[in-house]
Amino acid sequence: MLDDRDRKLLTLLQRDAEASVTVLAERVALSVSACSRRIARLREAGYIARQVAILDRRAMRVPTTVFVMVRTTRHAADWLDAFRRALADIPEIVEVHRLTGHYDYVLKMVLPNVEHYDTVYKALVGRVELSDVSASISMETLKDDSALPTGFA
Amino acid sequence: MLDDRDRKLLTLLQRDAEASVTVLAERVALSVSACSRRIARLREAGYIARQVAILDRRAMRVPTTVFVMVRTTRHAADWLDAFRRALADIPEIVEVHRLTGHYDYVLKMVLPNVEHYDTVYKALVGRVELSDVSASISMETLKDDSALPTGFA
DNA sequence: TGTGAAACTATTCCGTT
DNA sequence: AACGGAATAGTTTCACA
Repeated sequence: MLDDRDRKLLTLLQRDAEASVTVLAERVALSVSACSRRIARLREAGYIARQVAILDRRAMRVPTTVFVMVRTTRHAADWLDAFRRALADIPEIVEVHRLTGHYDYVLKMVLPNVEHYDTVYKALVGRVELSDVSASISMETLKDDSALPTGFA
Repeated sequence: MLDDRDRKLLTLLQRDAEASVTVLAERVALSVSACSRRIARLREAGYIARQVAILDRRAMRVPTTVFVMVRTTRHAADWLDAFRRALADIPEIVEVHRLTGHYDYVLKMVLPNVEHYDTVYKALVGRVELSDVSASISMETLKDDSALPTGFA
């Protein structure tokens, strides 16, 4: 489906989507028109979902990351609805997954400081019943890629 | 530092950085040139770090997410160097944080399927000594925002 | 800040391999 | 079926009011 040039283009675009088609064309040894067509095709075929601006965490004054592991006793539909609505309403919660294993969910939070965790915690437990909430503060980010591996497509 | 228009612009750009300045200008009730200048300023001042393409997980054939909690007995500099190098070399590992609490690190992996976890696990433990590795598979993604809250800047 | 012209960038068309 | 070159269309930036 994808050849090496496509994969390389995707790798480049995942790093920097502002690069001009002229520069991208050079990097994959292709003419500007052919490169433009390939990018359009990758978008059309659904490989490229969208293009977004990545903001600076420090500049936005939300340098702190906290991971929260959560268990719940209630698994009924109404509980889940309330949970989903709470997640949608709290912008500090940027990522949530339902997991296998001891805990039911992981939440990733992006906060101005560690103290602010309490605010989000209260907002959350005020809306849904939770048991066994365990927060871990990120002391250091060793890797944070928005780029997916391109080797499998 | 930032006014409502800046924050709205950042919110829009975090969702879709391809929107033309003309469209963005309309959404914040500003002329095209003024809007263009504001965006340039936000970039200049370091609020906007970069612009990237977000690829589709299904299309890229890496639909599976696994979170791995890790403990280690070795905390010396040489171990950490080896760990860092391993993380840099394994593209399936997209995010790693050093944590407070029982576990030392969380790793987020992006994989073609659950079975592939074993490959990455072996690649990792083959390079660094780890104790107490606990993998949790994401059964469902309830939220996955690349957007940061804009309310704190 | 807004308007309009100039500069630049990207896309489409078309002939070719 | 895909490429490269040239024309077209669109977008951003600049000078100036």
